Amino acid sequence: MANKKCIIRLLRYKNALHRLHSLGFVKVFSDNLADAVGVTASQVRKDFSLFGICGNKRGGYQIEALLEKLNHILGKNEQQKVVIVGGGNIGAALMKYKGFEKEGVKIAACFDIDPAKYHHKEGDIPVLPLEELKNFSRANHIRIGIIAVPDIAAQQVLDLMLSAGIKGIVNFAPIRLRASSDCFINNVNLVLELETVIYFIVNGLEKSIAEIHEEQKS
Amino acid sequence: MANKKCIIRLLRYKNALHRLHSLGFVKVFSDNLADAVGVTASQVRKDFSLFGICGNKRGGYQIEALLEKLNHILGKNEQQKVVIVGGGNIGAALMKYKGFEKEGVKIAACFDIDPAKYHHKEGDIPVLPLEELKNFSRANHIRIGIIAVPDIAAQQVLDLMLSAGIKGIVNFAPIRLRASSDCFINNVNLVLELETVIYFIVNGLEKSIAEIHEEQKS
DNA sequence: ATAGTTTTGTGAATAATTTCACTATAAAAT
DNA sequence: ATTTTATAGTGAAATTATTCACAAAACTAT
Repeated sequence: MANKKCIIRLLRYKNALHRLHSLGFVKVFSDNLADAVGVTASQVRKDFSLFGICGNKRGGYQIEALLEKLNHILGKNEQQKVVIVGGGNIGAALMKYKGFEKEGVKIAACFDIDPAKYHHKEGDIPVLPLEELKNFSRANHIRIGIIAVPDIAAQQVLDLMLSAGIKGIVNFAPIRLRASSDCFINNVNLVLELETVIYFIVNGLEKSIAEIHEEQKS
Repeated sequence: MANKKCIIRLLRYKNALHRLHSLGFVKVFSDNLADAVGVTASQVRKDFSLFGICGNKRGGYQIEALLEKLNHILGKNEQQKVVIVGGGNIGAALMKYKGFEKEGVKIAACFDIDPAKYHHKEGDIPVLPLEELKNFSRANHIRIGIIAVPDIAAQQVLDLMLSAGIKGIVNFAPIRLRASSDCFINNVNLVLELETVIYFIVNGLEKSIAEIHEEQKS
């Protein structure tokens, strides 16, 4: 029913609604939203109908009410705490990135095996020894983790995360991870994202598929 | 015919073949490859047949020949030069990331508006004033660019890139970009990738869709 | 040689996703 | 009040993507 693609669209609707709301709009029609996100109006309505979201015939959707519903569906009413494993390039960039906090995602800590990276200063995201991942995650009810280690270490880190009760993973290591227990792994491969573009440019197909939103994609 | 999802799979096959090759394997069967990438064997064969790649009945595929063909299709026989606009968190992390070079992608330069970031040292990726983007791209035949600026600036940067002859874009800004001319835009939204995982965890659906490879994000 | 086995290549079948097209309804206009 | 108009909601149709299943080919063993 609700597959990943559909959820990504809901998240995009949510983001577009945020912008519209902050611009002072009060209501929105399916085709405004469609245009903001780059899909068709019937796609928007289908998605909403799938989740029992309804608006007013001829009146569109009330933005505030719609945002409220989407936030509820998407689990955005409570702040989500996340850990990162790997304090290298990607991990460090994610820690500094402001985009997460804006969306109610709190990066609670980062873990690394390199003592040179350890760091614990008030107001900053702490970088802790990897051995502490399990206790920390248990103590703080962390359910979501980001893997930002080299591919060679990724599988081990995943196993450690799973044993720490983490069930949702964003994996930046360019390797297929094998999971025994039930979990949700979202692989993000930065090089692949670039290589995809290279393919379409080298093969001169930029007209055929003008714009693609990942994932749609993925 | 060849959509983004299919290309992403080809890229994954290529990566898996690299690994197999470096482990000393000479030939591979569709189901080995399928397993390495997390798809079905018939998907592998279908993908190959779409590109006229054929193996030997009963003998599988010769890894070297297959890699050669895939690299050709994927435009990996020539090194691709890429520019980044935005030397902030994400831009800086991408510059330091080793994964691109490994895959024959050369980050030729980064551009920013902040003079404090300018930097030109032998052996390092230079960070140049944004005004130079156009000349640089023209002079170096750059066709691919990465947008790593805040969302508010992204549309302007895109327009500048297009005017500089760049047609393939990886966009990290969390905003829908509008393109007049024909180009290929691949949107990568890091927050969205995390929020997707949050949805599945909060809604306890990790069993239903155990693992998804992004396109399958996107 | 011949028979048996394995694996590719692919048309057909199935499944998933998106779009169409039309009904019902609420708002606006008369 | 009545008519007009615009838009949501939604089954049906179309499209797209994946899997099935089997014939053809090639290797192995006898």
